[in-house]
Order: sequence, then structure tokens, then C-alpha cells
Amino acid sequence: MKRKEIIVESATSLFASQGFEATTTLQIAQASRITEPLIYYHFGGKDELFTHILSTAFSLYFERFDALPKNSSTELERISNLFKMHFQIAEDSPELMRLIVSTCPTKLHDPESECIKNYKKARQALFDYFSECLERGIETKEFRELTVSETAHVLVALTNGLLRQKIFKLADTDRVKEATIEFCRVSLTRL
Amino acid sequence: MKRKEIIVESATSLFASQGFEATTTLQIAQASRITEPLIYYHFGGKDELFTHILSTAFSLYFERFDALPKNSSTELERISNLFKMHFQIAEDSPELMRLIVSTCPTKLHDPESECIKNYKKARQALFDYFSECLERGIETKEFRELTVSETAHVLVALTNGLLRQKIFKLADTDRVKEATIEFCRVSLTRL
Amino acid sequence: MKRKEIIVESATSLFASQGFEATTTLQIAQASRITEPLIYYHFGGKDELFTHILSTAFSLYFERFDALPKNSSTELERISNLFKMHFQIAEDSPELMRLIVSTCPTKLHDPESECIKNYKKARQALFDYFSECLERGIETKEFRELTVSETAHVLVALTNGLLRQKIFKLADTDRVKEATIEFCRVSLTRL
Amino acid sequence: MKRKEIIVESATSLFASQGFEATTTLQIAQASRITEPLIYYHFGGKDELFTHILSTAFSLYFERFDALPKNSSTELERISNLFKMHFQIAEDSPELMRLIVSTCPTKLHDPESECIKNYKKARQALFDYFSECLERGIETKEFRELTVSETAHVLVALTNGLLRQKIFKLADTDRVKEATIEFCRVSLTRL
DNA sequence: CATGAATGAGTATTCATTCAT
DNA sequence: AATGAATGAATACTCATTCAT
Repeated sequence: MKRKEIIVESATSLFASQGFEATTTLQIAQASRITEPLIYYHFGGKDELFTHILSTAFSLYFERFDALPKNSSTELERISNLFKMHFQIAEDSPELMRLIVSTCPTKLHDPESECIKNYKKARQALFDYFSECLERGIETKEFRELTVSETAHVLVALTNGLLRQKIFKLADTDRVKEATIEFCRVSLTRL
Repeated sequence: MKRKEIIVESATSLFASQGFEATTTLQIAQASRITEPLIYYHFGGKDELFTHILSTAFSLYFERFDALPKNSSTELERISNLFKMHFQIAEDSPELMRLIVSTCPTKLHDPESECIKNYKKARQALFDYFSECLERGIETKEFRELTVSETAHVLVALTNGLLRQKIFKLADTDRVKEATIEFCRVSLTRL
Repeated sequence: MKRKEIIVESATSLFASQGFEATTTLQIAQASRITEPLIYYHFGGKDELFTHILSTAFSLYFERFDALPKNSSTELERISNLFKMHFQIAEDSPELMRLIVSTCPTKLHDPESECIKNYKKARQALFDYFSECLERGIETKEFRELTVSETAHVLVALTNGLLRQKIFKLADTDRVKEATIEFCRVSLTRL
Repeated sequence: MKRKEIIVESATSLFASQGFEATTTLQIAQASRITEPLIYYHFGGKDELFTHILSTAFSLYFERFDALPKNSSTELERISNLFKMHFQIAEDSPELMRLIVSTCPTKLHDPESECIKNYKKARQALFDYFSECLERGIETKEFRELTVSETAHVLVALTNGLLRQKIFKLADTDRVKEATIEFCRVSLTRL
């Protein structure tokens, strides 16, 4: 593996576990078994390195998001797909996801940061996805009558809560995944 | 207001918006219009001050939690009460709640920290509360047959997700509150 | 002597002999027998410390300039006074003068710097002083007919050249002072 | 133009405007559109590059100095020639001259440096030239009786002051040149 | 209760320089 | 002749903390 990639890996791991501020360039250098200036040579600085990693994380997230099947036999299946995708991405790239869910809030005071822009974009994508599913589901009588926007917000919150639970290993997730889908199925479908 | 209290207020605000690491004792001192040594006189240091504030935050949380009515006519109402309590506390003490939800994850690597202990304790309390409600509800046929533990985890995740949504002002929350309760009502109760 | 003053002294000496860029905060700290952060406590940084010293130097210069007797029996005496003043100030405060003549040019590319502003102000004062002397001298027939502005520029250049000669100890200055006055006397007066 | 020459040009410009210390090899490389190691390939390092440029500057200076006509009808003309030569060289090679007059003083603390050696050599040449002119002029009664050595120092100072004035564009120089020669003519020649 | 002065230990960053290719 | 990658040594500056008063 190239040294540039090693730096990214070490830094991702450190940022994810300690946060941006608590991670020093020296720690990154030592974890990568290189010297500090090389970080500057390849990435220009701590901030840029962080931004680089974060944009990788978001790219991965949006990639997975876009790869979701556009059409399914039922809207419940599409909702279920989204939940599963989140469980999966948290399993595949726990550190990158952790970076997103736990480091971004620290930077919320700067609404111009790439971090926050992507964070909001992701939230919006989630909201739009759920809204569309709900609307279509109601139209086709798959779902009961419900307030689309509000319920979409509930589902977004649920998704985020579950993602955190998984990332921070706060609960056995496999069976929770089933329960989540069942929970939503009952709530959304007519009977 | 006493200077000691002023320090606590300024520090809470700074810690909540910037995080622990990014907040300096100088910032706290300037925001409080006092000098740095006074922080040491009153609290012994930055860590102690943070711990002090955080324990206040958790005290407040557990206080509200314990103040929830033990008995209600229905278990759904008890669940509803818990949601409402979270919406309320996020409204009353946004900074303290923000401190809990966004600063604690940064400290997760140190499982011995007071922060993490309380965080897990709070999660457990939430889980136990939901578990009890679900069990009782199933017993009394108020709720349908469902897997208690898993569903409790779903409800915990939902609660956390909603709390974040409220704290970071990511959605209009009043109507989301109603939608949440309705969402759960339909999912949990028998038809 | 207070530590703050010690820092100023050491820094002046180092800046004067090595220039701004080549002088490090560590050198200043060691020469002052204090630690680096104290420089930041008292002066805010290397730049501010330099600016502080430089403004002291210019204050001293303008003070001496303003203290020159406004009226003399002859204009030649006034010109002579100005030369003597420069020889004197270079003798009394060689380091401060050295700072002005050798460090300012390095900063010429930033025309907004306090350094350059003062440098130009000093040049202008010199030019105005000589111009006035020449004008009056011509009026009273003390001096021959000559082009005031151009000759003033010559005298300014001469002053600067002499100041440098003295500061950098490039010539025995006592007798040069006499020769300078004599040189100008012959050139300016009629016969 | 060869890359080696481009480096010299860029470096000259940067050294002249910012000084030696404030100029980095990276700046030179970027200004030359080459990479840093090439500087080392061609010149061995920053110091050597600087020395190379400086010796070019002094070569140019001494060349012009030596090219001055050895004999003239009057000594005043020879003095005038020297002044004119300085005005001319400052016009032809402002950056090289600027390097000499403003960078050398920074290095004065190291009397062994090539820079200082040349600087003193140039001063001495100037002094000798003026001394010879004055001596001969007195002998031939072209000049009045005056103290040769001291007056030579005055003329050296004047030359330096004028050179600076020109280099740093502090005065309109064409008419100052005339005034300088006239100023000296009146002062030196018998009535 | 409060502060001015002071510092040890870091912290991100820069710079001249080297080396393998 | 030229460069991408890499580094040792330094550099300005920060921070939590202490202490005498």
C-alpha cells in the first residue's frame, strides 16, 4: 500500500475514535510510520486531510444511496432497503460512518463547511426518499392515510438512531433490523 | 449572578457549540469576563469543570426521567410520556442536552469516564422503561404480540434520533411529536 | 528591570544585528532568560514585538527631530543642526537606528506597514526641513540661487548616507561631521 | 532561456524584494516553474544560489566601475562620471543593486562573508576614487584646499544615499542628478 | 475571592535539503 | 537534466496550569 493511503487509513481511524481536535498530526504520523511533513506534502494540512477523508465518507454514502433499487414491488420493501443499506454501510465502513455521525455535529457552528453541507444534503436525501415512498404507498393503498412529511421525519430520526446504535455497538443489530422493519410494516400498512 | 455560575453558563454554551477539545480555558474566561485562574479556584481545572457541567446535565435528565408518572391508564400513554419528556427537555435545556448527545460520543474510547457511564446508564434506563411498557402492554393485550427486547431497541433508537433532530433544529418538531406517537400507536396496538 | 523591558532590549539587539526574519522567538527568549510564551503574554507575538520596538525607534527619532531649534541666526546653522542630530542619535541609540535603516527596506513591498509609513514620513520631514532652510536662505541672500527641491533631495540623500556610515561604523565620523558641514557651507553660501 | 537562467532571474527578483531569509526555495521553484531539487542540481543550495547572484551583482558593479574613463580634462568631470555611473547602474539593474544595498547590511555580523568582503571592497574603491580626484584637483588648483580623506567620506556617503534614493524610487532622479553635480561643483571648485 | 505574571509540554506547520529514479 | 517522495530540524504560537500576591 502506498504511503499516502496509509496516512488516510491511520487518520481515519484516529479521527473516528478521538475526534478531529483531539487527534494530532504527530499521532497520525506515528500511526502511519512516516514523518509529519509527509502529511503536508500529500494533503496540505490537518484540515485538508480531514476534509479529504470526510468527502470520501460522504461519497461512499451517496454512492450506496444512489445504488438503491429505484423500483420495487412494494414501497415497504423500498423503505426496508434503506434501513438495510444503513445497517450494511455501518458494518462495511464503521469508521467512515462514525466520522460522519460523530464529528460533523462538532462542526455545526460553521454552516459553510463542506461537512455540514454534505450532512444536510444526506438528511434531505433521506427525507425525500421516505417522503416519496410514503406518498406512493398511500396512493396505491399499500399504506394507511398518514401525514407524509411528519412521518418521513420520524423515519429519518429512526434511521439515524439506528445507525448510531450500530456504529457505537450499543445493541445486537441483526435482530433489531428485523424488528425495525416489522415495526414499520405494521405501522404503515393498512392492516 | 455569582461569578461561579457565570463560568458554568459560559462554559456550557462553549462546550455545547464547539465541543470539549476545541474550547479553551481562555475562551471560557473571556466569555465569563473573569481571568483563567478563577476557573481553577472554583472548579480545579477544565476537566473538572466539564465533568461538573456534564453531571448537572445527567442529573437533570435522570430527574426528569424519574419524575415520569409510574402508572398510566395505558402503556401507550407511558411511551408517549417518554417521547414528550425528551422533546420537553431538549426545549428547556438545549445546551445541556447537546452536550450529552454530541460530546459523549467523542469520549467513547474511554469506557471508564463518568460521561460514558452515565450515557450507558441513560440508555439502559430508556431500554428498561420501554421493555417494561411493552411487556405489560402485551400482557394486557393492549399491544400486539411482538419481540420485546428488539422492539425496545427500536424505540430507544427512535428516541435518540428524535432528540438529535430537535437539538440540532433539523426539523419542525411539534408536528413530528404527534406523528411519532401516532406511528407507534398504530404499530404497537392491536387493530 | 522588569522582564517586559528585558525582552524589548534583547529583541532590539537581535533584530538590529540579524534582521527580523533571521531572529527567532527562541533566541529572544534565551537572550532575555525567560521562556517563549512570555513574549506572547506581553506582546502577542513576534510581529507585534517588532512593531512595538520599531514604533519606539521612530518615536525617538521624531522626538529628536521636533526638538530641533526652530530658529537660528543662520539657515546653515539649522542645516548643520540636523546633521549633528543624526550623528548624535546614531551614537545614542545605534540599535534602534540600525533597525530603522536596515530592516525597513526589507518590508518595502508592503506599503501599508507601519514601518514603511513611518519611514516615508521621516523622509518627508527631512525633505521639508531642508526645503524650508534653502528657501529662507535664498530669500535672505544667505545662500546662492539654487533649485530648492532638487538640492533638498541631495541633502536628504547625504543625510541618509552619513547615518548609515555612522551606524555601520564604516568611517571615523567625528571629522566627517565637520567636513560635511564645511562641504555644504561652501556649496550653499555665496562666497 | 535555459532553466538555469530562469532560476537566477526569479531568485534575484525574490531576494531583492523580500530579502534572503524571507525567500524560500519553494517560492523560487514556483516562480521559475521548476521543482526545488533542480535548484540543488544547478546551484547546490539556497546559500550558493544567493552567493552566485550576489557575485554577479558585484561583478557587474566593479566592471562598470573599472570602465570609467581614467583621464578626463577635469577632476570634477571624473567625479561627475562616478555619480552618473551609479544612477545608470541603478537604472539598468535595479534588482541587483537593491540586493547589494539592502541585503548586505543584514549579513554584516559575519565579516567573513563574501557579501561583506565585496561590500567593503566597493566602498574602498569608491573612497579611493574620490580621494584621488580630490588630491589631483587640489594639486592642479581646480579644487579649493580641503581635507581630502574626510571630504572623500562625505562623497561616498552622498553616493550611497543617492543610490538608495534611486533604487527605492524615493525621488525623481533625473533632476537630482544635475543638482548633485552642481552641488559638488560649487563646493569643490575655487570661485 | 481574584488576578498578573509565568511556564512546561505540546501543536500545526515550514523549510532547506536529500535520494531514488 | 529533472522530479516525486520524503525527512530532520526548527519555528511561531497555544494551552492548561501554577504561584505569589
